Amino acid sequence: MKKVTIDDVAKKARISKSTVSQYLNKRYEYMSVETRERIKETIEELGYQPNIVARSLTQKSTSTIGVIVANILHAFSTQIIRTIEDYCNERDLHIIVCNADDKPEKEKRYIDMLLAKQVDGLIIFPTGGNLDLYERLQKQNYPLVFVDRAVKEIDVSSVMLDNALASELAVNHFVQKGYSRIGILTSEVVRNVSTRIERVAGFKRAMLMNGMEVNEDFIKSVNVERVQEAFHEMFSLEKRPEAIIAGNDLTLFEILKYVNENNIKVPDDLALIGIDDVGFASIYSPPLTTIAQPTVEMGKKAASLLVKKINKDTDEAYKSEYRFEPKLIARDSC
Amino acid sequence: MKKVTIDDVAKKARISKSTVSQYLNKRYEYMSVETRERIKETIEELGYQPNIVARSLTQKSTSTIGVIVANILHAFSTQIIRTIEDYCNERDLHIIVCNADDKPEKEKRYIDMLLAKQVDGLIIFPTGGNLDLYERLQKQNYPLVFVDRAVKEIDVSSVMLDNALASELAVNHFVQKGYSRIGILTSEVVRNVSTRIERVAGFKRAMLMNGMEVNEDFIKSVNVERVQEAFHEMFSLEKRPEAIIAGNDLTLFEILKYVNENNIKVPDDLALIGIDDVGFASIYSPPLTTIAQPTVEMGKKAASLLVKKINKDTDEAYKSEYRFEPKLIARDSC
DNA sequence: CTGTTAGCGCCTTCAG
DNA sequence: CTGAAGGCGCTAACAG
Repeated sequence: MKKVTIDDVAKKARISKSTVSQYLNKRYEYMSVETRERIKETIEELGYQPNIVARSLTQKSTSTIGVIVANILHAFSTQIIRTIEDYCNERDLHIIVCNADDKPEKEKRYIDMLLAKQVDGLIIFPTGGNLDLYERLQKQNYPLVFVDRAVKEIDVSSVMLDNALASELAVNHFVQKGYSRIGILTSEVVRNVSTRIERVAGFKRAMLMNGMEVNEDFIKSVNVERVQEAFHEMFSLEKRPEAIIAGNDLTLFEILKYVNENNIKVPDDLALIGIDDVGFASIYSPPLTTIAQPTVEMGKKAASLLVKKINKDTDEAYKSEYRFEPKLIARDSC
Repeated sequence: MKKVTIDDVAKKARISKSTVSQYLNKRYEYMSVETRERIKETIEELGYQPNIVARSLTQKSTSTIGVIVANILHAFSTQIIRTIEDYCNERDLHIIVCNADDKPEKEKRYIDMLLAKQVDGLIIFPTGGNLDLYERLQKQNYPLVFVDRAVKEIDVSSVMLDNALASELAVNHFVQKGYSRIGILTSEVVRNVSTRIERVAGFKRAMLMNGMEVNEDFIKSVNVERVQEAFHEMFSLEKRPEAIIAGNDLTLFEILKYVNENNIKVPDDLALIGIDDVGFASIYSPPLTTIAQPTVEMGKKAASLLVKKINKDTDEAYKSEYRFEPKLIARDSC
């Protein structure tokens, strides 16, 4: 089985390649109705499929965009990816998804690879570890959009949650329920990245606004592997927290593991709110109160922004930050 | 910012393109140490990055493979994808993942798209709805591997679970625990696909082998959206099942929703075993007994098989079925 | 060891 | 309306 090319079609239909090419690109004005029909038939007969690689080479556009997530294990990442995909699907754009695994080196490799593959643009959940690279892309005016986190000092359009508000919602909800010894546990991430910082800052501010005392022992940021350990320390204090905000789904998961193994009752011994709405929140016992990010809107915004940049749509006044509002879903864990 | 090409490098280093090309492909024997150094330097100076698209065109190989999963929502799919990715990463192969959403039309679109993109091979979790297409690929000797399910009448190497054994493990475990009214609930899938059929058949056989009676009312295959409904029917019978096998994670999830909303106690009112090991199984209360698929081995097998086919490795005697053994992880839901 | 010459498959002027 | 010619960026012989 040999690949059939545009040449084969042209020969069989006894016309020139260019006419077939016109046909492929739907520029029907440039041919008679008969030849159009003839081309159509022979294409079907031969089972011809245009070679996108060749087309990309001449057109200098691959109709595909790259998406690099910092960590695919977050439910948030997969939710965003799905909406990006839907958006692109409708526009005949393809996407290539890569997972940096929170490792800047891996992120760098993927960026290089995707650029070499000539993707038309990049949506990145930045690890924050490749400042120089981000900057170079930005300077070259390469179509680029950040999601989830912004990177200080680099002015790339970023689609983000209003992280401070997320913490605030949680704190307010706790306070309303009568809790006062409140803590927050988040993932440690690479430097220069905003999410964790904003959530912690928002937490502190909200505490103060509610006239509560901020206990630094109740604030920890550690790697996922060390969450249980950190929680253990916090929960072993004489005056231990009554309520905890889990900064993301993986952290929440680790806390739940600990809670289960140690027979801690939720919410009686410990009230819990998780940022990110996870699938099992509603079937857990007790059902978990969470703070959901509007992933559909955020994904759509990221994709549409990128597409506009690719098309050099100058109508849009690109902001550097697009903030979205979190929503508290009250269930029974607090 | 103009793209710098191999030509620019050649000119600046005052040598010919081909030498640079040799360098890029690490065929260092074909040049002096000095030119090698010179090339290296000018590449760095210019920030040159080879254009993979152009390379692919000449080499007729893109070093990328396509992966089409029937439904990305299954934990099984994502687990397999991750291991495939790891395998490919080590070999400088790229992957493009697509989600057919259980829709044959979508699957067809993706197959066409990936072929047009000239991917070197395809790993498919077949929906079962594109017999003609599968067959054409197979006839053309196009590198192709199926995962999770086989398609009757089409002889493509398939990497699968020993589905009958999975059901058998579950039934035996139930029987051992003293349950006798056992049911199974699975997803309905498109025709021609093996998984569900094998699981149900294995279920029946295991029941008989254990001297139990097979009650057809306790066997249902429905769409995810109708799982709760189907479960409701089953559970409303006068003689209702005491124990249920959830044929996959999504089905399990739906059952759990129903169970929660209706205050059914697990395992007292209903014993439960789920096929597929889901993340929350261990933290659910009670912790869920599951049957895990060896996703790491399966993913690796699928990827390595495909790579061998791509490389026309004739040493391998390709089987049409590669079966893997499920493992029961006993927890407390039965 | 290095340069020359042809393409890969397609698209895009530009004549006819 | 259709065809011929050139080129996208790279690799692969084949000379030298």
